[in-house]
Amino acid sequence: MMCLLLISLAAGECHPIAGMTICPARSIPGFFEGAALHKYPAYDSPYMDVTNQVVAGVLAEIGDLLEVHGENPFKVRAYARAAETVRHLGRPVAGMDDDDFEALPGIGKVIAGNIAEIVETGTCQEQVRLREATPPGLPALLNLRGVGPKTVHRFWKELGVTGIDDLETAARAHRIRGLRGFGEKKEDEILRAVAAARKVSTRMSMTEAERLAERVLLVIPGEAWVAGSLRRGRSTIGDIDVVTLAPAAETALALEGIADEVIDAGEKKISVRIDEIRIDVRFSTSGDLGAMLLYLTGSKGFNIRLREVARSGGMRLNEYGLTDQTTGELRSFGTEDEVFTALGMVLVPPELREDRGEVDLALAGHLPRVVEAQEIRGDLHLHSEWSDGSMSLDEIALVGESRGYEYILVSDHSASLGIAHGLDADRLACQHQAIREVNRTLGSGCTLLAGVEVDILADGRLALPDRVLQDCDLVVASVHSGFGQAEDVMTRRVITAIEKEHVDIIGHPTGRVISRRPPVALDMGRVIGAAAENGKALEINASPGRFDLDDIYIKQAQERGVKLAIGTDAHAPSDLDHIRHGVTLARRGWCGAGDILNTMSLVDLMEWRG
DNA sequence: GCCGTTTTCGGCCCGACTGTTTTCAGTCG
Repeated sequence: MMCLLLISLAAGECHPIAGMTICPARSIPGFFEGAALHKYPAYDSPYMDVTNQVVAGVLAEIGDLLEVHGENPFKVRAYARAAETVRHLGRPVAGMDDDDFEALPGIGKVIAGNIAEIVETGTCQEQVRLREATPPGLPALLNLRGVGPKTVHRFWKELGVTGIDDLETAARAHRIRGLRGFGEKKEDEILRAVAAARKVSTRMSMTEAERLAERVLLVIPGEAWVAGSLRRGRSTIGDIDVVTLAPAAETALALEGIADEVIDAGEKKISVRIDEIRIDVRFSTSGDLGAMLLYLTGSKGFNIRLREVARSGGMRLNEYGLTDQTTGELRSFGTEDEVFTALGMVLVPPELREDRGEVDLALAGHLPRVVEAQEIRGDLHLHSEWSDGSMSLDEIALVGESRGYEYILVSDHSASLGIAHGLDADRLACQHQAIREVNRTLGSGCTLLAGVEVDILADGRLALPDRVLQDCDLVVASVHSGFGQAEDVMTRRVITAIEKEHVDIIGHPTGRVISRRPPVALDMGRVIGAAAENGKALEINASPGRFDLDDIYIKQAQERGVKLAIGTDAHAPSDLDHIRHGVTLARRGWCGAGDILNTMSLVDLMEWRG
């Protein structure tokens, strides 16, 4: 199979999708797990904890409602920013003093008051007032492509449109083109946007996005780099951004050949749609590449922060470079590193560019060093042919050696999970004997660790007895059944497992399977707290179908000193490649090498187990 | 609504592109 090596030479760093393989792309409707969920988490039970997610949801909704009322865009942005701040906060707002809210960036007296109210009651007067003043279907119109707040406001006030059905009716009756500034094309565009919105979400997994990106890179007649959320390593991707040095006209021609639709095409960029996914390609030159990559990679919030930094230094930052506001002189940069240096910052790795405090730390030169792929010494979750995997023990040891690993944890399922041919105590003992034999005779540089992925039963007990678990090199414990338990029951169940003496790692903690199964109801704050108290690790499951934990929780765990164990959950040799996704997730969670169990030497790892 | 070494009011990131326009508003990333 042919491989593309995407090296971000300009940034002097390896691209997160380096080494990805070429596969035929396919349409992936409805991938995003949130597609079926409400946009704003509802506070609908007096027994439910008011989580940061709920508070963030209320603030975000207020922002959207203000927007359709035509409010000051900066006020709208203030609510949106505050929502993001709360969403990514490392500690629960419910446990904070009201004064603490105001100390948070972008949160002043008014929003602090709102947060206090939401923590107390689940809502706030501002949300109630706005909801009463707004047709409930109106904010959803903001999600239609090509439709922004001004347009929604005009549809509502001038056409009486209160929701997506109304809008479609109005468009079909040609009432849209009657509005000043609207014409036939705009009306057609609205109908297409309505049709697109009615389909399931078109966010896709990181791996699907990589395949689509490869298709695009293959046809571009010149050097090209992936930027945007794919380069930042987000678990789900909404669109694909590419920067290229190839000639604009030839690139446009090549893209039109594989695109379903050309959204717009100009001298500086071309946007197309393939399999419902938007692809934006920006044309650049080698001398400008640094600022262009930086601009197209950053999240919106990160870019805004960076431009604020530039302004405070008397400069203006755009995708072409830095302009001195006094002299008007434009400085260009070939690499991202040079732009950061000119702004007085250290380079911020792409995975961190989310406006979560990294800009201030980079300005102070105190940005934490995040883990690198080459620091990983082994894989801590893998299945052999002894349960539901395809690999023999010999094969695992050889694959591990070929990857330069020092160790691999063989963690087959325990017997309670019948469908996975789980091992009972006797068969596990046989397997562990076979593992020791392989280690002794094969001569592989990669040591196999004799472990197990033991089921956490409905009441928190484990599916294998202590005497069996204590003989294991490492024990992963995971929930594989009873996913529908109430939050408190599930939380107690997982914490009970964490407190078991011989459990070392909690596997795929939230149990989500992207697009197929939502995360279990789990109070992750309590789980992280229990892991910290008991010195246990939480898994970063690197399987693309799981990506569990989410980066928010990885960062929370890291902040509380909990070790993270990256496991591919591999069932076949090629699955071991997924370790790079685990590293990306760890980096997005601000983990350094010291936070990751798999960076330890074998000796240190066994010492950690105790 | 937030913020401040330009500090209690005035500014808030910046540019590409489209459609409907005769010079720009709106949307998007």
